[in-house]
Amino acid sequence: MESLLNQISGTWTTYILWFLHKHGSLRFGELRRKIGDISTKVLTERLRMMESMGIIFRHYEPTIPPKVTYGLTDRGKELTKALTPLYKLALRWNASE
Amino acid sequence: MESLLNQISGTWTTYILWFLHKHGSLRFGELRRKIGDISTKVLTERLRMMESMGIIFRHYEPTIPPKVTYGLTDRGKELTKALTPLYKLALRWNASE
DNA sequence: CGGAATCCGGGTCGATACTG
DNA sequence: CAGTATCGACCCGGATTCCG
Repeated sequence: MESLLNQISGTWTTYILWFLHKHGSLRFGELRRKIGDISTKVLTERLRMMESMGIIFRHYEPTIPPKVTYGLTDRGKELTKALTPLYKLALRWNASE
Repeated sequence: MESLLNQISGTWTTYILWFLHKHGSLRFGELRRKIGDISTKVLTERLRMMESMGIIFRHYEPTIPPKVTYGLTDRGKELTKALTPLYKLALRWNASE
């Protein structure tokens, strides 16, 4: 059980999942802009990691400019569902500070 | 919302909370043994961090030998409650591998 | 132009040894 | 028993560069 917990522990992981959950599939650039202060490198890393965990998918179209879309897999949806109470709590706590 | 998520993102944080949730208050050594592979330094760090977040309390008795007990505050109980679905999911996924 | 790879500095993690 | 001290190794994250 350690593993899942540690894996989603990455700084941005839950945050990224949150946006994919909220907005559905997104292109790389959209995701980047929504999140705000994240470098392309870090975002790529996290996305690849989550892809290898099987919680998000990556759809690549080799057009020019290229178009890469990310979204939640079924497994990922399960996960974000389990994370929902946590998101809500986070919102509540941060609001009252 | 970033903050809470990022803070509990620390490698062991959720894991420690899990044990405190499951067993109630625990002494430092007990916690350490239950978790297994964690150094005293890191455990101390995490505990102090969570204490400063107000999600766990630290009860110190200056006997010889000293006795230090950690447990969840109300805020901490709220948090572990929100984490429960995640714990369950983690157990399920790891079991089926 | 969108997206990814490289390189590099700072900070965290963690093993070991030691103290009150 | 419950921590601190110390000190590497490693990882994370940012800037820059590259590719289609």
